[in-house]
Amino acid sequence: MTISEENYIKVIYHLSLVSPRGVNTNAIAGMLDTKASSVTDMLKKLSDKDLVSYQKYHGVTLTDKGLHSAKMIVRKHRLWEVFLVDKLGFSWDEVHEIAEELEHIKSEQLVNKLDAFLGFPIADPHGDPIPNAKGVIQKVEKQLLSEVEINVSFHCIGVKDSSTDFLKYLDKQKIALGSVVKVVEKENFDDTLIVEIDGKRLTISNKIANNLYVQ
Amino acid sequence: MTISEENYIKVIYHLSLVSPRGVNTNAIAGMLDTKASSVTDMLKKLSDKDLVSYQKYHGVTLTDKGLHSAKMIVRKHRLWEVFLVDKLGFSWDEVHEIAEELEHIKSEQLVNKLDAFLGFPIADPHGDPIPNAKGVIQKVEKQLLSEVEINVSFHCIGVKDSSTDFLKYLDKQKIALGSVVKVVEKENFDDTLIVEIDGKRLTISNKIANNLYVQ
DNA sequence: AAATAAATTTAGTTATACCTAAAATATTAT
DNA sequence: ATAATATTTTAGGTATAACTAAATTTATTT
Repeated sequence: MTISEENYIKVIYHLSLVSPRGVNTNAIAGMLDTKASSVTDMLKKLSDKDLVSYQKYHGVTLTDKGLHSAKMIVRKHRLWEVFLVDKLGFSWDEVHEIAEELEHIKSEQLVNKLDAFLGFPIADPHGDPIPNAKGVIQKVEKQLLSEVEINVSFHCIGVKDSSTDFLKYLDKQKIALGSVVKVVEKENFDDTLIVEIDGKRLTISNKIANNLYVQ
Repeated sequence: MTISEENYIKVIYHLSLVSPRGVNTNAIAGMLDTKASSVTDMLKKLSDKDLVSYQKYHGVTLTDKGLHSAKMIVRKHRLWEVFLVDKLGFSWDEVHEIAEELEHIKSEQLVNKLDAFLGFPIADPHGDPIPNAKGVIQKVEKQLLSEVEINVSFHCIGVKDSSTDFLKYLDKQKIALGSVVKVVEKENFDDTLIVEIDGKRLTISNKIANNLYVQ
C-alpha cells in the first residue's frame, strides 16, 4: 500500500464508525482536503485491491482486509503518539501531525517492539483506544463530563474533539489525562458547570464539558 | 524536499566523501538502483533548488545548502538506529532498512527531542558518527583491526562494511560494539589473525579484520 | 411526475519520478 | 589524431495521484 492509499483507508475507517452503511465520496474528499473526482479514482483502485467494496454512486465500506489494514494504521498512529508524549515529552496537542507521518512506517516488527517498549498501552494520549496486534480494540467505558452525576468524582480519560484549540485550552487549565474531576454545581440556564479539578474550582462551559470523557 | 530528493542528496553526500571533486551520474544510479537518465532528470531538479551544483557531463557536488540537508538526513538515520538498538532491542543488522524510512520524518523538534532522549549519542550502532543539530560531526579516532599492533588491547567501535552477512557473522561470534579485542598472533602467509575477544580465542580472516574498527 | 438541485463519475490534463532508445559528449586505445 | 568505447544527456513514453470541466446519476422540491 502506498501512503496515499493508507490515508484513504484510514479516513474511510473513521467515517465508517459514524456511517457504517456506506461512506460518501464527498465526505472522504472533505477529510482528505481533495476533490470528489480524485476520490472516485482512488476508490476504484482500492476496490481492485479488495480493500473496499464499492458501488458506484452508493459509497464504500471496508472489506475484512481493508478493516484490518485500517486498524493497523490506527494502531501505529496511536502507539507513536504515546511514544511522543510519554518518552519524548511532547504535549498532547503537538503529536497528531508527527504521528500522521510515523503511522506509515512499514515494519510490523517495529510496531510490536514499540508496543512492548511502551508497556502495551490501551489508549493514546487523547484517550482513544489502541488496537492490539490482532486488531482487537478494548472498549473503554466512558461518559461525557456534561452527562455525569453531580458531586461524584471521575477521572479524565480522553477528549472527543481533539482540535488544537481545545487541547491547548486543557493544557492552560492544567487538565490532563488522569485528572480527578467532580461537578459541584450545574447552571440550568446555559448548562455551565462549576467543577473541581485536582482540588481547584473552575467554571467551564457546556461546550467544554461536552468534549471531555471521564470514567 | 520529497523523499526521492532526500535519497538523492543522501547518496551524493556519501559518494562525495570518496570522490569530493564531483560525483558521477552512473555512481548515483548504481547506489539508488535506478537508471542514469533518471539521475540526470533529478540532478537538474536539485540544481534548480540550489541543493547541488551540476555541470553537464561532469558530475555534481553538494552546495552548502545541500550539504546541510544531507547531514540532517544522516543525523536522523543514525539517531533512529540508536533508538532501534538501544531502546527497542533490535540487533545491528536489522536496523538499517527501518531507519531508511524513519530518516524521512520531517519534524526538527522530533529529531532534537529524540537526540536528548537517547543521551546525545555521538555514534550509531555501527560506529558511524552522528552529526549534531548544527551539522558538526565529531571525528572518531579509529584503526582497522588488520592494522593494529600485536598484543595490545583495543575496543571494538565500529564496522567499515555494514552488509547484513558481515553483521550476522559478528553476531554469531558474539562480537559487539565495546568488545575488547587483542591480536595474539599474525600469520604472515595469508594475514589470518588469532585474536582474543572478551577473553575467548578466535581465528579470523584478513577480510574480517579489515572491516572492524577498533580504538 | 416532472423539474431542480446535489452528489458522483467520466474524460481529459498536469507534475513527479521513473523508464527505453537514440543522440551527444568524454575517455581510452591504437 | 583518429577510432572505438564508455558515459551522460535528450527525447519521448508510463504510472500515480492529483486537478478542472462536463456528463451522469440520485435526491429533493414543487
